[in-house]
Amino acid sequence: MGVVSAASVLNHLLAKKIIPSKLPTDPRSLTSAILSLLRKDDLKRAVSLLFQSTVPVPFSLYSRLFRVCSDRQAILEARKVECHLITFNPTPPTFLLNRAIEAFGKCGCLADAQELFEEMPRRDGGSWNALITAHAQWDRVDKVFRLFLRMGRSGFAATEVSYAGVLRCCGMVREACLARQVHGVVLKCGFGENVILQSSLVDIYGKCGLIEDSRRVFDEMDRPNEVSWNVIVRRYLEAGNAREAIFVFFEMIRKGKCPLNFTVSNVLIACSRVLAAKEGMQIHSYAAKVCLDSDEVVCSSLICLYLKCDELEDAQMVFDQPSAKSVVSWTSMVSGYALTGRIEKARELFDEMPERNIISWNAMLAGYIGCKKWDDVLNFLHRMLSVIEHVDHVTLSLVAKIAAGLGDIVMGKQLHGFVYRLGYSSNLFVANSLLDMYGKCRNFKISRVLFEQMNQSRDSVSWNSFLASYARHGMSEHAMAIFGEMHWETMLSEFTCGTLLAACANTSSLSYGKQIHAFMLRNEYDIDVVVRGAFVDMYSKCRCIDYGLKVFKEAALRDIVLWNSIILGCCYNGKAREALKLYKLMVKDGAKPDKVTMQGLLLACVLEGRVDLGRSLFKSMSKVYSVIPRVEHYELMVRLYSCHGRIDELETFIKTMPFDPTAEMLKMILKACRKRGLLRMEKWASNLLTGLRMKL
DNA sequence: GTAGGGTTAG
Repeated sequence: MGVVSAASVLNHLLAKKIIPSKLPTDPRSLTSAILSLLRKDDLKRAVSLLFQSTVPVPFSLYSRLFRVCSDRQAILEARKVECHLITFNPTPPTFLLNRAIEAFGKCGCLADAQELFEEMPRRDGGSWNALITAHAQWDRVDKVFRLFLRMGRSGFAATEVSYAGVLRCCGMVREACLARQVHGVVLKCGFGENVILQSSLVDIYGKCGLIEDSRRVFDEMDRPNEVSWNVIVRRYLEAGNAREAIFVFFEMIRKGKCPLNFTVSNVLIACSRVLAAKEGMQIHSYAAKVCLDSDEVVCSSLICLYLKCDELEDAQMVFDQPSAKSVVSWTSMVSGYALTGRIEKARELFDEMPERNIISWNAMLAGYIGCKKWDDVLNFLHRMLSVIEHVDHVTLSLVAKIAAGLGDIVMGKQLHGFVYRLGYSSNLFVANSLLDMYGKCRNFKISRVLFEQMNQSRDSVSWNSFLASYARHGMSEHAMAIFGEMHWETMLSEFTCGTLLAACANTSSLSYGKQIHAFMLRNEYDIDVVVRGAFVDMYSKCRCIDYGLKVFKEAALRDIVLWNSIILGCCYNGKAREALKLYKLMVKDGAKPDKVTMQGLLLACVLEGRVDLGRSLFKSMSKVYSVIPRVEHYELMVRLYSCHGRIDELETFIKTMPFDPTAEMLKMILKACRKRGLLRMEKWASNLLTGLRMKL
């Protein structure tokens, strides 16, 4: 503290010395005094010195002052400089007034910029450009388009600068048709080689969803610069083509271009999307080489990558760097732990956070929701709402997810009212969440109304969720009908197909299912592990297990759900022996069985009469795979023993069960005992069953 | 010395 105060006193004295009590009277010493203050980064003093002085200064100094005002977004100083300029120069040169317009624009004071422009005695092309740029910087789209037309009518030819402003606005409105027209005009004006305009075009096509056109413009560029590379990487990432984003990034490095921190960040996000840990690590070491590995933005993306790829130590290592500690990276850590199920660790970090914002709170809440620990979810939500000041659209959709998860339509309706009151009802993200919530709560009446209300704004997410709400509740005909309307308005995604396949499975519509399969193959859809699982499920439920097995065997990647689908599918289609064979393959593949797998396997044992295998599988459940046996598993064991006449073992098994036998078990036991004339046990089971029925 | 890109966490 002592050092700091001494330094500030010293600075004070030094500053005093530079500004004499009497203002300099000759322009030369005034200029040098102002320049020396500017060098000391003291814009405020420099401007007040100028403002108090009645001596005119060289035009170059005004220009420099305006520029510093622009950089600092110092509107008060900018106004003072303009005031001095017009007071002591009866006819200020146009280029200086243009600088003033620029400064006002940079400060966001568009009214000042506009006023000065309208009052200028003479304007040149630069004046028009300055005003267009000012409005473009603040995304005043229609203002820019109007000014551009007015400029032409006033007899000034648009320059590259004017087009830069116009193109930025084209990117804002995302109108593909407009973008193509402006592209044509830019080429016609002979500005086709301008790297800034070219980068803008790459950007606009990407923003309009025309990634191929974007790539074409990029490929036609003679000398793309760092910004151009950044744009193309970013657009590929946004178009959902993370692989191409990574590929283009490596191309950039190969060509010896040094990426911006944002480009490194973008490519790391691309890596985390496709879990490309290896490429991510290569990029990490490259970032270290060019000293970008301590950059705040890069660090946050690195943490996100490592956590998504389950490389906890690496994530922690990046986070431990002092330069990486920011709200964003804290939130990345919390979110990474929360979304990978390490919820306690996430909460620990969350509680340690030096500051939190709405995103941090949302990340933690999303983590609890992901674990489906509804008590914890509600507790946390309660605390969250009592601490934070404002919720945002993400919070609202998370709450919709909670209501959907709990099946709590009352909570859902309350939320809906809340959304209206907060003015979020036109937010598509929130509306889609509400639609999903009503669908999951089986309130088709409201979800239909909501869907109709959204007819101006709905997107493929809305359609998919509307479709899924019917498919999920076994209303497959409804789902099919929606599918019929859907393709007029939106693209069919892999997700749509997956949902439809589930509907086909539930209605045993083999021919529809096959059509979807053919449609996806014809159009080269990416058949990922989820869609593959839907195919296996559909074929097995449509009694066409051979197709199911074929689809399964073609899989490059098999997750536990896919294994479960095929094992259960085989059991239901009289191929229990095949199911047990698949189990061996599964163990070899290194997949870890879960409770559903075990259900399938025990069922296969029942069907195949493999009592010994069933017994050892049951024992291995908790010992080897740490899957705690549930009622379903106990029931299957009872079924295994009773169906295959192992009555002695059955008796011991029932005695060791941690709970009383269920009605289902007792019925099976009764059946087995009657078949074999085992009176004592039959009576025991029958008494217990009567007791159970009495309770009901 | 005007003009392009980007805000990383849910």
